[in-house]
Amino acid sequence: MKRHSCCYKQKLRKGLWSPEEDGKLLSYITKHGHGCWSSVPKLAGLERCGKSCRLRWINYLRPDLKRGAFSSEEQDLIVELHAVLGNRWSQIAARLPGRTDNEIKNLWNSCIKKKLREKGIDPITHKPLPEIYKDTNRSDNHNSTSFSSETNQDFFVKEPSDYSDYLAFEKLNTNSVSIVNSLSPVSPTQFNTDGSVSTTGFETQICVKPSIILLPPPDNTSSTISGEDHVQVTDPTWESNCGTASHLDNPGLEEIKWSDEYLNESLLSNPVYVKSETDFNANIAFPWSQNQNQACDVFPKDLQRMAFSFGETL
DNA sequence: AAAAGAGACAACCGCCACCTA
DNA sequence: TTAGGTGGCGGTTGTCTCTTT
Repeated sequence: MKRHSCCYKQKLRKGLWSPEEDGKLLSYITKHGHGCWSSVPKLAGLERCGKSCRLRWINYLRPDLKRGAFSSEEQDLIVELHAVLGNRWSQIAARLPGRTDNEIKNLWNSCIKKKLREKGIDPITHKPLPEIYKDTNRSDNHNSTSFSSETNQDFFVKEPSDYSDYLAFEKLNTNSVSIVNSLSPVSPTQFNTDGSVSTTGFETQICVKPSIILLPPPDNTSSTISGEDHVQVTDPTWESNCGTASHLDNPGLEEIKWSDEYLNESLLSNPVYVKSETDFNANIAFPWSQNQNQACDVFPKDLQRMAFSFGETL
C-alpha cells in the first residue's frame, strides 16, 4: 500500500491546530502562496505534514470561506445536488461558494439526512421511504436485513437495482457546458427536448465541455463505440467556430473543440442540432432524443438551464 | 452538580489519479 | 515504461460542546 512520503515522518504533530500554528500557516501562504504542499510545513516552520497543512488551509484558513450556519436555500441546493451527484462532496461544494466539501459532508451526515428521513424521504435514493422504514418505526425494524450497504448505522434500504446510469448537465463556471452520464445511485434520468424529464436508462457517456466527447460504456464487455463513430454538430455557425476533430488515444473516443467565442456568443443563444451518424447498438447515444438513436435538436438554453441544476465536473 | 448522550465540527486515513523523472 | 511523489477525494474517527437525565 502506497503512503504519502510525509506519512512516514515521525514527530509530526497531529490533532487540532493551535492558534500559533494557524498563524504560521496563514502568514506563510499569504506571503508566498502554498506552492508545493509537501514543502509548506518546513518553510512555514510547522511540525505538520503537507496534507494536514493543505486540509487546514482549505477547510479553515482560506479567506474566501463563508462562516456561519447554512441557509435554508443552501440546504435545499445541497439536497438537489446530492440527488444528482450522490456523495460527490467536492462537486457539490463547487456550487456553494465559500463552503467546503468537508463542511457539506458533515452537514449532510449530521443534519440533512435526519431531516429527510423525518420527511419520509430516503437520503440515499431521494425517494419516499417505504412506511416500514420511516423514522417512526426505526426501533421496530432494527433487525431488518434491509440495512444500507453503505453504512451499518443506517436502517434504510436502497431502492433495488437503481444504480443505472444517469445523465447530468452542467454549466461550468465560465463558458463550458458538460453533459455526462455515469454510474450513480440515482434513477436513470432523461432530459427531453420538450423540457420534460423521464427515466429511461442509457449507457453511453457523452460529455460536452467545450468539446463533445463520446466514451465507451463503463462495462468494457458490452459493445463499444468504434473509431468511426462520431458526433456531428450542424449549427449553421458551427463549421466556422469549431476546431478540428481530434482523435485521442482512447479507442472510440473523439473530441471536438469548441472555441470560447462560439460558446460565449452562439452556443448558448442559438439552437444546435446534434446528430449521431452511427449505430450505437444497445447503447444510447443521445438520450434527449425521443428515439435515442436518432438525431434531434438540442436547445442550448435548455442545456444551460438544466446544466445549472445538474452537473458532473469533468 | 455530575454523568451520559447527542450533535456539530475538525482532522485523519486510505485510496486513486495524475504528473514527472 | 515505470515507480515515486503529490494533490485530491470520500469515508471514518476523534474531540469538543451542548443538552438531557
